[in-house]
Amino acid sequence: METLSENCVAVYKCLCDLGRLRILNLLRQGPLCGCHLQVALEEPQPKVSKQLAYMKRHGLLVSTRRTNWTIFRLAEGMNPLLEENLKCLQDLAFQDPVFQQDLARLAGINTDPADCCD
Amino acid sequence: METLSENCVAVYKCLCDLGRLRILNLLRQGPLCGCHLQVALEEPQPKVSKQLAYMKRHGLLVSTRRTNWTIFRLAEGMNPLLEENLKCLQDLAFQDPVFQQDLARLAGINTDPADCCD
DNA sequence: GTTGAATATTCTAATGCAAGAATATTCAAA
DNA sequence: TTTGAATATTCTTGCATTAGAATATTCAAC
Repeated sequence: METLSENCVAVYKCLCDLGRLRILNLLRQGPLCGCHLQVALEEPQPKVSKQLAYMKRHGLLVSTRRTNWTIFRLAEGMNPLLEENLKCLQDLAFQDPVFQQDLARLAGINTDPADCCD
Repeated sequence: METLSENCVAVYKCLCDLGRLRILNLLRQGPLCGCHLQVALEEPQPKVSKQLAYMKRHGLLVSTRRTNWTIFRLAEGMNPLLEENLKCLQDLAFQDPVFQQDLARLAGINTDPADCCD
């Protein structure tokens, strides 16, 4: 079993990488499949996949498999610490072009998981 | 110059280690010299010194030299992200015995920097 | 069955810390 | 000028993580 402070450290380990922050920023909007994330981030597929796996391993994300696609979402009942930092991330997204561009690219594609992925 | 998101990543890098969290928890109480930190944490001196240097290097702490002693304090005008997480740390300190014990040991020593260090 | 899209994993090399032991530096006081 | 306390640095070793390239897996559709 993991202590509370160990859990917080795990959250911070996930947050201390720009690539992972960019993913969390997109998932704040709602669940997304891997290929949409990859397109919005303009990053190579193995890189995104490994960042997602890292955050799943640390309990920040969960995923569900829909035949060929994997839908990622923020874990339910998050550590309050994570919730607070996702709010901070929202503020950050308003001020940093990297996050804005990710959101803009995401808005440009059809991200309804119901008809993933054309 | 450092972008805003890089600055946030630097903050998270500092927060993702339990030893550094314990130091920040103590410095929330006010400035402290290295030897008091070392006593309150019950950790070897080089370890504490390196953790302090790490956080100085990332802009979270500043230090002033008073002859033989170095007084560490939280940096002024902190990143709002850091301020928010120090609040979270306060909540965490109520719930995790590690932080409580640090505070208890700190309370047991005279920490007035004016008569450092007897 | 074969193809192709989506995703995951493996391998390698490089990096960044981390701990611990030892040593260096600084400076007041004896 | 030597001593000792406080602090910083260096060195080594090991671990965790990262990127990139390549490959493997899964599964629907043809």
